[in-house]
Amino acid sequence: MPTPHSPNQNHLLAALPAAEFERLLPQLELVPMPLGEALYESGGRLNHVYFPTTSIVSLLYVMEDGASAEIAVVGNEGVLGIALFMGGETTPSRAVVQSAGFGYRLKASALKLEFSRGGAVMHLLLRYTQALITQMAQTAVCNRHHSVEQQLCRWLLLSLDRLPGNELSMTQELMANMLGVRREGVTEAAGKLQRDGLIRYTRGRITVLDRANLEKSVCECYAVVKKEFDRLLSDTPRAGRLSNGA
Amino acid sequence: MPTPHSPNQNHLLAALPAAEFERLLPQLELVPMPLGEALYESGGRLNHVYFPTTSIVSLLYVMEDGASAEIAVVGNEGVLGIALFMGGETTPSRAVVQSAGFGYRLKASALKLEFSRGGAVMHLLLRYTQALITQMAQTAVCNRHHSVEQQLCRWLLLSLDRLPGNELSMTQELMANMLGVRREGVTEAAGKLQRDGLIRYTRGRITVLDRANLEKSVCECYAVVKKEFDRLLSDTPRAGRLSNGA
DNA sequence: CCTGCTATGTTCGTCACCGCACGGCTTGCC
DNA sequence: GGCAAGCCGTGCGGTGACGAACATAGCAGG
Repeated sequence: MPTPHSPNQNHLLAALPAAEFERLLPQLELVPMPLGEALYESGGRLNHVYFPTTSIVSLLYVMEDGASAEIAVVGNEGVLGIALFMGGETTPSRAVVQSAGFGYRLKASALKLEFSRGGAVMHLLLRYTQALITQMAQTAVCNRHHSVEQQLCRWLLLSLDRLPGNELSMTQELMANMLGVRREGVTEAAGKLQRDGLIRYTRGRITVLDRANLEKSVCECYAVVKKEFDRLLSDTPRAGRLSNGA
Repeated sequence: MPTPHSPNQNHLLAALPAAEFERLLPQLELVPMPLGEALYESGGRLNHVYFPTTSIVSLLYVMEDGASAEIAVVGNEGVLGIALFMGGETTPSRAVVQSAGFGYRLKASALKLEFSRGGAVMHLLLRYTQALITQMAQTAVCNRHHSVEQQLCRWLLLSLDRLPGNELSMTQELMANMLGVRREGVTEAAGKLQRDGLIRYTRGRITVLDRANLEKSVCECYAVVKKEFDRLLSDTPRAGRLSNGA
């Protein structure tokens, strides 16, 4: 079946009141988001904000020596380019497509105009930003205290929540870059999860077989973030919360 | 000399245009902020926002097993309680006074009213929030990739930037809690810095002797955060940037 | 079928940090 | 002066992750 694209696939857009949604609709532009594309570079100009629908994007920071670490992940629950309405215009991190798909984009000027009206769009974007802050904070905590295996579980679940189905297309090498660990570390952790029957994977495709037990293996960080997203973004006019949840 | 307290000691307040400042001034309440006081608990209600002047406050997350990690540090350059104007009302982290001093507080309702006017206060608070986001993101990266010694340097410099003088009152035990590492790890790192003549310390008092070389020992994370704070908060009407800078 | 490439699996030595235990030192208090 | 408490130094063994090197396995194209 060919998925019919719709801005409503993005939960933020879907949560807008009808009036605001109608106003933005003609300005939304459907764009493909291929694997590896960099929507923003560190310190670079932001010309659009992006509302992913079927793709996932990682915010990651690349250090001087080339090592990297993921700061947060954004999918159909959110938006990329918060620096535009926060007033900073840019950020020191990159935004890289981690799972290919589509999204809608909006010109920076159009977003700023709508944000400045101070209505539902502004409040929704600010609440989303707070949820994103929680995700970043929890990433910091998780990086400090938890094992590679726990972090891999967290990452898998966060990604899965933002995609349809129970499969994702991703090599261990890329996952290692996201998590900021060695590729071998991912191999070992993923191997263990596979032996325990929680996931199955082959050359760049990962299938989650037993989500319930995956949620038992993950550290508390996942639940904290998920709960906060639900809390901040559930009571919204036209639509619902994060899907695929437990 | 008895320091005369003034709201202008807080850079955010100092950066407000005269009209907004005058409007808030009568509602600002000077409060002492003793060491260890929790301004907010995780998930708790926020009745005020706090503008530190001579104190430093840590945002930290405490895990189920009691382990903790600092997410960000807020001093006279910022404000505590961003969840109020972001719309979430609360956050999953705690705010604990890390260095005793004073600050001004403002009733939640007063802040929200002023924020909703959409003027300079709103824009300033949003830009500050973006700077805070950068600090959190960089903390995540630093936790992933850098040594205890580097992180200690970062922490010392961040704290020093937010205090007058070159001294801070802090035991190694507390620093370990902030950084989310063992106390012994701090002992070792601090011992090395002392042997190298960068700092001197005795039972809960740390003096920075050679700031220039301390900045050479720190990882890139410090500079990234500092630069971003300066960029986002320097072009302000009535006053300046982070002090004590390099 | 062979070749080359990419993804995954495995091993080995090293190191930073952990958890624990204990010992010494300063400071303040009785 | 003597004592207790808090702060700091140090020395174990254990371990999780690192860095590097190398071995296999699926896949694509000629």
